[in-house]
Amino acid sequence: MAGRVLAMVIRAVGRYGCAMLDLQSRPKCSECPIRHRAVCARCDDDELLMLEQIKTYKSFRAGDQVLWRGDGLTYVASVVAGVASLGKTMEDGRTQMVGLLLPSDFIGRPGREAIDFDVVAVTDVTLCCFHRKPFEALIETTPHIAQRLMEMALDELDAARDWMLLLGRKTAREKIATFIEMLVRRQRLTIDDATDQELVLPLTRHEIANYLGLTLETVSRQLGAMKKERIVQFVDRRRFRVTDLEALHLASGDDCP
Amino acid sequence: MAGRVLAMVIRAVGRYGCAMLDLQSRPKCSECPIRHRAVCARCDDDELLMLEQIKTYKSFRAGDQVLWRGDGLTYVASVVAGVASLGKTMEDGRTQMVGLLLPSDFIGRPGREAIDFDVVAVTDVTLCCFHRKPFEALIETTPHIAQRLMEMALDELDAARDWMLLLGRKTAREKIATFIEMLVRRQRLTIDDATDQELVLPLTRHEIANYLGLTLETVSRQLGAMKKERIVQFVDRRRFRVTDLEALHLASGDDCP
DNA sequence: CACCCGCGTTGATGCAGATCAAATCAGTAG
DNA sequence: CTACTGATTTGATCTGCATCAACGCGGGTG
Repeated sequence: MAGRVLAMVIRAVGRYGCAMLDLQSRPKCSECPIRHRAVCARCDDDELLMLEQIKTYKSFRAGDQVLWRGDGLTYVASVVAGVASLGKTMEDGRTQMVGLLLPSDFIGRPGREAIDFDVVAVTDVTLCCFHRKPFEALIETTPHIAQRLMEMALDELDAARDWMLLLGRKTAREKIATFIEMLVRRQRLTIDDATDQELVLPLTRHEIANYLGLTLETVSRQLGAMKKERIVQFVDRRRFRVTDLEALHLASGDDCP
Repeated sequence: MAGRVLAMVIRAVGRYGCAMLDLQSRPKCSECPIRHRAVCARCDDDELLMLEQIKTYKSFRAGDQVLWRGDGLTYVASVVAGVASLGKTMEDGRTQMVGLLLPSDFIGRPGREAIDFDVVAVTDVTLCCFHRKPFEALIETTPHIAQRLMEMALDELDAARDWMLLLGRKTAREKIATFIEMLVRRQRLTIDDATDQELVLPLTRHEIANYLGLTLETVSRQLGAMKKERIVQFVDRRRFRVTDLEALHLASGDDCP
C-alpha cells in the first residue's frame, strides 16, 4: 500500500491559476510563501536550517490521489500551493469530506504509522514533504515545532467542531451560505475587502456536496436560488462574486459576526 | 460572563455511580487515576511537582454548566471523573453536541482567551483545574506537556472526523449503532470482553439525539427497533447489554473491525 | 394517596432533501 | 463541424426523519 506518493513533473502554472513553484531551484525556506503560517512558523533560522535538510517538494495534478487510507506514512507534509481534500469513504460508496487543506495546512501526524482517510488533490498541489522519522526526531528536540503543531491541531479541531454543527443541524441553504462565507473569509485574507470582488470556487458541485453532506443536485438548486435572489452572481462555473454579503450571512444561520 | 466556574461541595459518590474523589485530602498526582492518560502522562516526577503546585480540584453536579460559550478562560482542566459534553448552540435553539469528555480528556486551549462552545456536566464531574496563565508558561518550558497536548489534540481531531462522517452521511440506524459500539469500546477498555455484559448509557435520549444530530423521538424508535431485533437488551433506562455484537457492528455501516 | 414533572414511548402527518430521470452546456478529441 | 464526455441544471417523485400530539411510566413531594 505504501509508496504511492509519486513525485510528478512540475508545470509552471496550475490548471486553476495557482502558480506552481519551480522545484528545480529548491526554494529556500526563508522565501517560502507559507513561512509564517505553516508548521515552521515559530522556528528561528537555525531550526529552519534543520527542516531544510529533510524537506522535499512534490507536486500533484488536480484529481491525483495523494494518499490512500491505510497507507504507510513515509512522509508528513505542508501544503505549499493549491487545494487538497481529506475524505472518508464507507464501503457502500458514500463519502464525506472531512477537511479542506489550503496552503500552510499540515498533512499526516507524527507518532502514527498510517492515516485513516484519503487525501486527494483538488487543484494542482505542491507539497513540502518531510520524511516522517527524522521529522519526529525533530519534534522531540525542537519545542517550537511541537508548539506550532499543537496550535494548528487545536485550530483544526475548532474548525472540525464548527463543521459538526453544520453537518448535524444546518439546512441545505444554511450549509451553502456558510460554505460561501468561509470562501470569502479565506480568500479575503490576502487581498481584503470590497463588497463584490471576484472569488474562486475551488470545488465542483459534487465536491461541494461531499463537503457539506448533501447531494450535488441540492447544491445546484440552492446555488441557483441564491443566484435568483441576487445574493451571489456567477461569472463562470468557477468564478463568482458576492453581491449581498449581509443576506449571505443571514442565510448562514450563524449568530456571531 | 467570566467566573461562573464554581467550586461545589464534594459528595462521596456521584449520582450515576461514579466514585468521586475526596477533595479535602488533595490527592497526589502520582496516585491520580488519570495519571498516565491525561495531559500530564509524559511528565516525569519533577514536572508533575510543578503541575501539582498550580492545580485545584473542582466538582460539578450532573446538569451543571461548567463553562459558557464566550467565557473568559481563567482555567484549563482535565476531567478526572464523570462525563461532560461540549456543545454548540444556534440562535434559534438548535444544538449539536461536538464532543463527549471522558476522564483524562482536556478542557480549554492554551493560547486562547475564550472558548467557543458550552461545557456541561452530564454526570457528576470532577475536574483537575490549572490557572491558564501559569499553565501556558509551563507549556513553554516543558516540552513533555506540549507534546502530550499535541498528541491528544490530534487524537480528538481523528475522532471529530469520524463523527463528521457519521453526521454527514449515516442513517439514523447507523448512527445509533455506531454510538452504542463506541460505548462498548470505551467501557470495555477497563474491564474487557464477555459478549453480553452490563453497560451504562451515560446520556438521556435527548442528549443522545443531540450528539448524533437526530431528534429524541428518532433515537427512541431506533433503540426500540434494535431492542425488538434482540441486538440490545435494556435492564433499565440507563443500563443495557449488547446481545448481538456482530449485528450491531453490521448496522453501524463501518467496514473495519 | 394523589399529583406532578421529567423522561420515554408511540402514533399520525408533513416536508426537506434524496433519488431517479432527462435535458443543457462546455470543453475536447476526432 | 461533429461527436462524445463530464459537469451542471432542472423536473418529478419518493422517503427518512422531523414535527406535532398524545399517552405511559417512575419517582419525588405535599
